[in-house]
Amino acid sequence: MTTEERIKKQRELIEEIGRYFDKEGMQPIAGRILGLLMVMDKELFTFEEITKELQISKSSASVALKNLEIRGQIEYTTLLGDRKRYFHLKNHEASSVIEDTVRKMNAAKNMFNYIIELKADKNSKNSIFLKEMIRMFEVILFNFNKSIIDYEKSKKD
Amino acid sequence: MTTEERIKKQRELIEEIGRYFDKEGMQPIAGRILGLLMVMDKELFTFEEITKELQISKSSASVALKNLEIRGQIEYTTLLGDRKRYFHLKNHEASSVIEDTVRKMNAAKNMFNYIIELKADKNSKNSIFLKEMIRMFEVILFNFNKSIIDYEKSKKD
DNA sequence: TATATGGTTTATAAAGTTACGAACCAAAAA
DNA sequence: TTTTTGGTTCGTAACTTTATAAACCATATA
Repeated sequence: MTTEERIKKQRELIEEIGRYFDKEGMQPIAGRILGLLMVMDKELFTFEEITKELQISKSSASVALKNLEIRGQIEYTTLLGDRKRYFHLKNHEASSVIEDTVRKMNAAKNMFNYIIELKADKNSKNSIFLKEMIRMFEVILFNFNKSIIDYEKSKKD
Repeated sequence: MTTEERIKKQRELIEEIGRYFDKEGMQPIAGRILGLLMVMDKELFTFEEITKELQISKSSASVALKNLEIRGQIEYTTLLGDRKRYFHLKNHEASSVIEDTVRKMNAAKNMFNYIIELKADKNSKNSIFLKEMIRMFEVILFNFNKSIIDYEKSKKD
């Protein structure tokens, strides 16, 4: 694969990643920015470079960048004597992915428990189904804790 | 708690569940229908009952029910000599929740691998970060498989 | 002090989504 | 055959989201 082919594929991948995050509930431009910051060889982009590369307005870039920052997906570095911000992907701890999933799963579990609590018949079809789901969640949550430990352990190798 | 209090709380919970699924990308009415089918003591609802309970039009109900069916969240039962459909929560296997997550995670993993494949520098900051994420996914996927096995095992008790 | 740089905020246009009523349709009942 | 039941589809209004241009602002530079 020539360098040109590679770079062409990278640009195509930006669009694909954009659509991917779009489906995950992100706004289209934010998804594409994230794609840009992920796939290109260059990994630091200024505000102006982002607007040029993606052909978007300053305001769209400004709004999307703020959203991505709030979500904790990107951050920026500044250089002494340089007013520009250099945006890049946020290198968050991989284990925070698990922690997020755990939080969500606990929220669902609590909701399901409350539904059962309010049921007249604790052995109705839904009650039994929800209890099953809760039990499944508990198995997953237990193994998630193990996942974090396993991951931290494997990190040291 | 009196029965009236309980039922009042159930109705409040329907709205809360509606907002919950709304945030998960579902349309408001679909979320509320799902809430209705989850929390009430009655667990089988006809089309007409749904429109009455939630005070929505027939067309809204029709569209939302079709979407929920396609997503595999609900299904209906029919009775011999009765044209009505009795909608209820779909009692899918709890382990299918994991299988879905596994599918998603594998898609993300493949995307990350492809990004690295297209990088000029396989040891760039992003490459290293993405490799870390991939490794984390692999640990999670391994433990997910264990979760399914553990769950199936505990089911027999 | 005036001007350029690096953005943010505001107002609005364009597009997309949601929900509704009304018209419609197929099957069953009268 | 006509009417009722149990929905679906269509056209549209209301609302929400997205993206823009233009105005604005703070800091740095001339």
